[in-house]
Amino acid sequence: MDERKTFYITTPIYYPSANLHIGHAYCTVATDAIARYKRQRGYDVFFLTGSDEHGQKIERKAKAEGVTPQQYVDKIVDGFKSLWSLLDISYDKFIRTTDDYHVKAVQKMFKKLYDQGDIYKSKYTGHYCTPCESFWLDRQIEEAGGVCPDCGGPVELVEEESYFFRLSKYADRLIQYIKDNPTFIQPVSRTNEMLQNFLLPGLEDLCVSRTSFKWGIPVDFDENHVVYVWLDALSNYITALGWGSDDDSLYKKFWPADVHIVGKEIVRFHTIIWPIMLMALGEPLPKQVFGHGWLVLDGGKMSKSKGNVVDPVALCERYGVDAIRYFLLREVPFGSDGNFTNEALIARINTDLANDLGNLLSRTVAMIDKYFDGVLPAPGVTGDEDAALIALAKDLPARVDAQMTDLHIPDALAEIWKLVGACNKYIDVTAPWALFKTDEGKERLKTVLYNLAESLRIIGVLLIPYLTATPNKMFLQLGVSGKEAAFGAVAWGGSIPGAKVNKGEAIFPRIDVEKELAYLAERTAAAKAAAAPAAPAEPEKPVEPAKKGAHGASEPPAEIEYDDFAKVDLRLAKVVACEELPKSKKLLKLTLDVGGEERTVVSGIKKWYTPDDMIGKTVVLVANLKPATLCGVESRGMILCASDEADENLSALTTLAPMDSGLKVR
RNA sequence: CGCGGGGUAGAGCAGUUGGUAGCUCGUCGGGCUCAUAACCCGGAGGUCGUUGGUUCAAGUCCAUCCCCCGCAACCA
Repeated sequence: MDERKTFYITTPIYYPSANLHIGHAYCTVATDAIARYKRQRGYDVFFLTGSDEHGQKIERKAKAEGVTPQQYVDKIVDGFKSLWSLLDISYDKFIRTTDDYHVKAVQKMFKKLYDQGDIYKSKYTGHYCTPCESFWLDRQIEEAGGVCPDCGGPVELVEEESYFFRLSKYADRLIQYIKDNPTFIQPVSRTNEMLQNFLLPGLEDLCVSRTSFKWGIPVDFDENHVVYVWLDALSNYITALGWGSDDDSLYKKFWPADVHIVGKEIVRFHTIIWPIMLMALGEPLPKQVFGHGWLVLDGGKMSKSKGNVVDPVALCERYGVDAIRYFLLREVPFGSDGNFTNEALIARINTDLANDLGNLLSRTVAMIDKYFDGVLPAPGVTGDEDAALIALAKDLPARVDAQMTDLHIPDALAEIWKLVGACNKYIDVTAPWALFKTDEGKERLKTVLYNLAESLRIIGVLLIPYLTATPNKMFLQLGVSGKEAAFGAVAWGGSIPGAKVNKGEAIFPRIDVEKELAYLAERTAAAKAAAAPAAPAEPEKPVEPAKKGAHGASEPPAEIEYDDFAKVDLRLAKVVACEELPKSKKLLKLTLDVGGEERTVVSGIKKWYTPDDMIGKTVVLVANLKPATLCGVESRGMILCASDEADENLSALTTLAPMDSGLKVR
């Protein structure tokens, strides 16, 4: 029986509606580094990742491509696995929510919760939006002013049968748990957010089944229903260990999880719904949920619609896996967002990896080669400069550990790089090239080079969890064998004099910044050009309403007949009154005079105009637009505005000469 | 007054319990020549978003206001 301490760590299970981007890679690489770190320090680690494969979106996408949902997800999940393979992700298990054992366990869980009364069937009168194929809660419709919150269209009352999970029943216990375990939610700043936003205002019971689509785990005692996302997805963390199956030995061994690594956007589900599910099941709660930040691009969120998604495969191909792993692990601060820019990436590679580490290895090996025919000398005469360097190297494992205990990965790397920097400085102050010139200097030189090689060996050992290929490349050049490369030999003095060094290629070649940026700019432009005609190749049903296309003209719309245009009743209107809507961040309420008729129009222009800007102006009104209620105010029509793509500049349209209100625009 | 995060050198960020404002990159100057034009040292550059308050002492505590960013939403 293995007596080692266990460590169970997970990533989220990713949704295979599209290929993964650099943000997913970030999360998974970080989790991998922690898993590898714990393994190196002797823990019995179980590292889980996977895919969340059910749901309406998948069902639709598959239909659009003319394949079964299973075929659709199989293909994308293959892509997940090959990306993790490329990035050297050392997961112990990959769970798919379509896996047989998971399906069975979820059904069992659902039944158990139902039997004990924590899941109940209820009928409620729901609002259904046909174009969006979505149900909405009363509250959501109310907030939206009686229309579909998504598309703004009309909704119809439909009686929908659904199962609900009694979140409310456990809320007080969860609040107490969070208060009793201040490190449960990481970073701690999110604790307050969860309490303030969700727990303290009160939880609503959660809808956990659907009848509106089929691609899901069937509720086995009620065939019309499939299990809706939360129970299905979150439970993966225990079903992967065999919970609810015949063999739950892994579950017994590894649960509760030491940490769930998740993105900040899903902290809520992992710190509220998941713990309550476990409470209801009578199982222990995970020890910690860590919400990491995002990689943001030029300050904006990465998104497909912006066309700024960064592809991790392309990056690895160009810069190497370790360079990308290093960047991801080093650049994003603990728990907060980090910027992804080409400049930052190249800067990290050049300064940290090429200049500092790579060059240090290169010059060290070159000197051993040149001054001692490639044979690592035994230490000779010691000097004043040695103590500080050796002390730093001896302390390093503990300092790294202190950071990793708190999951401060960038800081752990920074600690390691302190030794890298100290070595470079050590070379400067000891000046080996000068020592080589005298016989007594040569005795001192032996120590200097030994200390450098030994520091590099320790650096290599400590880097093993983070960079997967680099440490071995370093060991090869340093002539370090397997035994000395193990964590057990991390203590000072492990390098064996007499080892033969192997002068080799630069482990991280320096990148020509200007050339590279020029290349990247060119490639981006090419990709954009290629993306436009290629877009229809992916026949994707526009699930998202037209709002994305509201500004700018990425694609010229199709030609229309004059009759089509004539359907739009455009009128000049004079703004007679204008006020802010107190509840709104974006909206202004305009009172318009349209040829004597008074109209109220709500317009999202608060960002650009104050009420005073608008009063007295003549604007162009779409007079026969179907009325809609915004923020509780009925808006009858919309005013025309021009804006740039980024919505930085916006102008309402008006006439060149003063004209009477009510006139037709044509 | 919806919730939360943030405003510190040109850029990106640290600043623990209040006690001389730091780090990385960039920039300028110097050193070195083992090394991947890499490495080492030094300089310049900040009234720490605003305005008040508490204190012997405030980037740090309190209050007010102004911006930015997420979430949520309402961009007709």
